[in-house]
Amino acid sequence: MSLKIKSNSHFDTISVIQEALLKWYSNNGRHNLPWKVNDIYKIWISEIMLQQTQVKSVIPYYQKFIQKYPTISDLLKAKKNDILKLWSGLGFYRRAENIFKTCEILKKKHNGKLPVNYDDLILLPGIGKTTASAILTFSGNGAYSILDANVKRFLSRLLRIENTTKNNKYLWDYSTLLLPNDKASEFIQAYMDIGSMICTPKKPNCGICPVVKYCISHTKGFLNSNEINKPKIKENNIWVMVLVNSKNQFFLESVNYNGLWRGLYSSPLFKNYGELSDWIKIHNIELNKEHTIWKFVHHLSHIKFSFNVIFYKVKSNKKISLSPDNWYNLSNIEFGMPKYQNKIIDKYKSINDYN
DNA sequence: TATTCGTGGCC
DNA sequence: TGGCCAAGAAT
Repeated sequence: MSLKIKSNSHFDTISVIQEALLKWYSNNGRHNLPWKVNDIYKIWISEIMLQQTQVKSVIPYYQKFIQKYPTISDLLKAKKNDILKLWSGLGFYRRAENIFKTCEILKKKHNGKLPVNYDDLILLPGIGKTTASAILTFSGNGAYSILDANVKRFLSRLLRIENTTKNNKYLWDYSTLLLPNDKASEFIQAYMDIGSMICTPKKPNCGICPVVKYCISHTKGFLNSNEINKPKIKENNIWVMVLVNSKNQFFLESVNYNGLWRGLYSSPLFKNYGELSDWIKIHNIELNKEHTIWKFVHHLSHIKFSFNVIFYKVKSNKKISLSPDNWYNLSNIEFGMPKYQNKIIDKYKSINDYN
């Protein structure tokens, strides 16, 4: 591999950068994050939660999770819905499913414990290269480098190459090359901290960067290469039939929307009004003056949903044919709900003086 | 390899 | 204030 860092001696430069990052981290890094503990189980949970999710958003979810499941053996007894409930609101719910799947695998193949070697760990669902490396390195089980969004941005600027997927292999090799064998745990944390605190996406704070001397972008100018490969945001309509009975119970069912919000529960969803119309006919529901409509917009990273919500109070004397098993009191729900459902419930409460 | 997974912080 | 982006992985 050819090193692009400017120096007469590449290997001297590597050790200088290593020391500069470690010293900066020692003085300025994030040392007090709640998952900075010597417990591979807690590190695992934190690393899954932190995938594509900001530290600030993760902290309360992490704390609630660890409070309910302090050890891996506690978690092994959990049901999938228990985990999804703790996850609801955090997003990317496949991660919660993967934690449950991992528990099943650990019970069958690993004596109820997380493996502490790379080859076994990366086979577990939801654990890729960066997550496996972080779990092992932070828990003191080896020295493996990472390439998360922070490191990608930091290294691509340092080397002045485009921050694109086609450079992933080069950046992975470089990330590994720069990793010191001793203090690897501190170093990968320094990697991420400098990315999130100094080498930020917009207006990087080069004035206090410990390796600004070696940064080719700082000398030759930054590449503006982040415009490529941005998936377009689709716009979709979605219809929701919100049914509430006389006991203030909500009719909820498992979400089935092309895999979106899988495993969570919500009021029945429909792709268009026709599907909703068919559904209410089948269940002998007639819309009349008892219903109200509410529209709101709910953004995902790749879809802009325009929600069309019908609130409908079900009277007990009607011939409506709805399964008696799907009515739930909001106070003791044992599964997770998508964020839009919470918005809908909040709206219902504000309309109906619900308590 | 390009998409598909949620939600909220941040400016 | 609307748009960018986040401790990525699976397919």
